[in-house]
Amino acid sequence: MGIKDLLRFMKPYVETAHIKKYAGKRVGIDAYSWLHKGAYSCSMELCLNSGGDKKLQYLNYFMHRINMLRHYKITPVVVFDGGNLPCKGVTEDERHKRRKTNRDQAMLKLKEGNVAGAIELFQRAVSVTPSMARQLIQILKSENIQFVVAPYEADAQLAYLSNLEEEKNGIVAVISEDSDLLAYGCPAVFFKMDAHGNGQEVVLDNVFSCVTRVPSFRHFNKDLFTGMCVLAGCDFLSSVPGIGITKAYNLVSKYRNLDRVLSMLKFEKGDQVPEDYTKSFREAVAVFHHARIYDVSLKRIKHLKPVPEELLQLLDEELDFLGPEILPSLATAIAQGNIDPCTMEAFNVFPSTVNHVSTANIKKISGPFFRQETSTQASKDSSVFAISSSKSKKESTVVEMKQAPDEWKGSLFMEERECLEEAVALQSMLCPSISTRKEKKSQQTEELKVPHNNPFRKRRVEEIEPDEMDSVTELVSEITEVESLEVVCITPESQKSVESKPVKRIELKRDTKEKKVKRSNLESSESNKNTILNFFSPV
DNA sequence: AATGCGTTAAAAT
DNA sequence: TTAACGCATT
Repeated sequence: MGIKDLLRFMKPYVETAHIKKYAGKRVGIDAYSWLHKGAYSCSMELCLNSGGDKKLQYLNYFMHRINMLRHYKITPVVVFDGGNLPCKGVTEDERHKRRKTNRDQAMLKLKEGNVAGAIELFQRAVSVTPSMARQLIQILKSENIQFVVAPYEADAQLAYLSNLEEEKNGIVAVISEDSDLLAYGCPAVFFKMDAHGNGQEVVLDNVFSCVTRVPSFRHFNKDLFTGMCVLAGCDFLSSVPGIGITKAYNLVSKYRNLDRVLSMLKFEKGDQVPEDYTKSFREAVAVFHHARIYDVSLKRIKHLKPVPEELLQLLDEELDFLGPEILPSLATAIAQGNIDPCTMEAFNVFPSTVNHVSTANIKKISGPFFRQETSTQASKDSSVFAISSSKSKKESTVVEMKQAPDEWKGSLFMEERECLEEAVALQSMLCPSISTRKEKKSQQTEELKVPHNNPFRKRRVEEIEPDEMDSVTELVSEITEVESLEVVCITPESQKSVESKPVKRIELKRDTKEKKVKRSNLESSESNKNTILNFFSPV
C-alpha cells in the first residue's frame, strides 16, 4: 500500500513529534488506518461475526484515540474512503483473495483446536467493511465529531482539506499510515501515531527547502515529487521492473522533467516498459493531482486541483479513470454517510427498517466498479432512492440519483438532497439534545457495570420532552421524500448484540396531506429506553 | 558497488 | 502488516 519504500527513503525528513503541537488546530484522520488497527484487536469475532460486544472493540479503539486528540484540544476531522478507483481494481482483488485464503486457513486451525494459530490468521483476514464505517459514523454523529466520506480516495480528500485554510473547513495536518499522502502533496503528515500521541512527522516544506540533508529535494517541486512516487510504484500503477524509489529519485533529479524521464526510460529499458506505460503514468499522476473530492461548502464534487485544458487534451478528454462523476445530490448523501459508496445502496439505519429500504437500482455501463442493473423491490409506500447512471453529452460517465416513483422523475434533485440533510440535521439535533438534558437520577446507572474510564460509559437517561417534539414536527413537515425516519441512539443493547436498537421512531406519513409525527417506543424494556452512551474517557 | 526484490522476524492489543 | 536482512542482478 502506498508508495513502495518511500518512508524509508524519506527517513532524513522524518521527525518524531507529539500530536499536541497541533493543539487548537483541525487535524484530518484517515479513518481506514485506525479502523484497520482497531479491527486487529477483534479480528476473529469480526470474521466469524460472533462474540457479541467484543466485535465492537474497534469502535472503542477508534474513540479512545479521538478522545486523546480532544484532550489535547485538537479538532479531529475524520475522513472515510468512498468508492474504489478503476485502476485500483487489481490491487483490491488480490487483497480480497489473500484474505479469503487466510480466513479459510484460520477456520481449519480453529477446528484443530489451535485458537492462537487461528487468531494469527484471522488477523490477516480482517477487512474493514462499509458496515463498520457506518457504525463508527453513527457514533461520530452522536459525539459531534466532524467527518466526511470521500467520493473515492480518502487520501485525496485529506490532501484537499490540507490545502484549505482552516476557517474554510481546512486542516493543518493528517494522521495516517499511508505514504500516498505525501504523493498527494499533503503539507504535513503524522505517521505511526500511538495511543499517547507520539508519532513520526514529515513536513513537505522542510523536504523542499532543506539544503543539508541527503537525498536533497532542493530542485524538486511537488509535481516532480509526485512523478518520482509514481515511477517508484504506487497503488494505481506498478513500477517498471528494476525501478525502485532510488532509481526513480535519480531519474527525476537528473532530468527534472517527467516527459524526459519517460523518454529515457523507454530508451534504456525498451522492452521492459509496458506498451501503454506513458498513458498509464499520466493517468496515475493525474489521480494524485486532480482526483475527485467533495467540496463541503459547495456540496458537490470537484477536482483536487482544476484540470488544465492542455492536460485534458493529452488525456483525450477522458477522465473516467478518476472514477465516474457523481452528481451533487448523491455526492452529498455519500459524504454525509447516508449511502454506501460502494454499493450505492442506502444504509440500513436499523435492521428493523429493512423492509422500508429498497435496493438501489444501479445501471452502470462502463467500469467494473458498479454493479449492472440490480433488481428493485421498491414497495410503493416505502420510498427511498433509486440510483441510476447515464452518459452525459460529453460521453463521460455520470452517476446520479433519482427518486423511486415515476411521478417524481426528473424533479428536484435539490429537494431530495435537502431532505437528506434535514434527516441528518434531525438526527444530530435529537441525539446530543437527549444527553444534554438535565439528569433524572436514574436507578439504571448501576445496572450497567461499566468501568468509569470505559469509553462506552453510560452518560444519561432521558426522554425527549414534549416541547422538543414541536420543533421536530416543524423540521419534519418540510421533508417530503423520506417517509420513515428513525432517530439513532446507541443503547446498552448495542454492546451486547450487534444490532443497535431504535429508541425512538418518528414516522412520517407520506400519503396524507399533512405530515404527522408519530412517536412510538419500540422498546418496552425500561432499561434501554432513552439511553445514550458517551465517550468521555480520561486519556 | 548499489539497488531491487524476496523472505523472515516482530510488534501490539 | 511493516521493517530489516540478505541474496541476486545490473
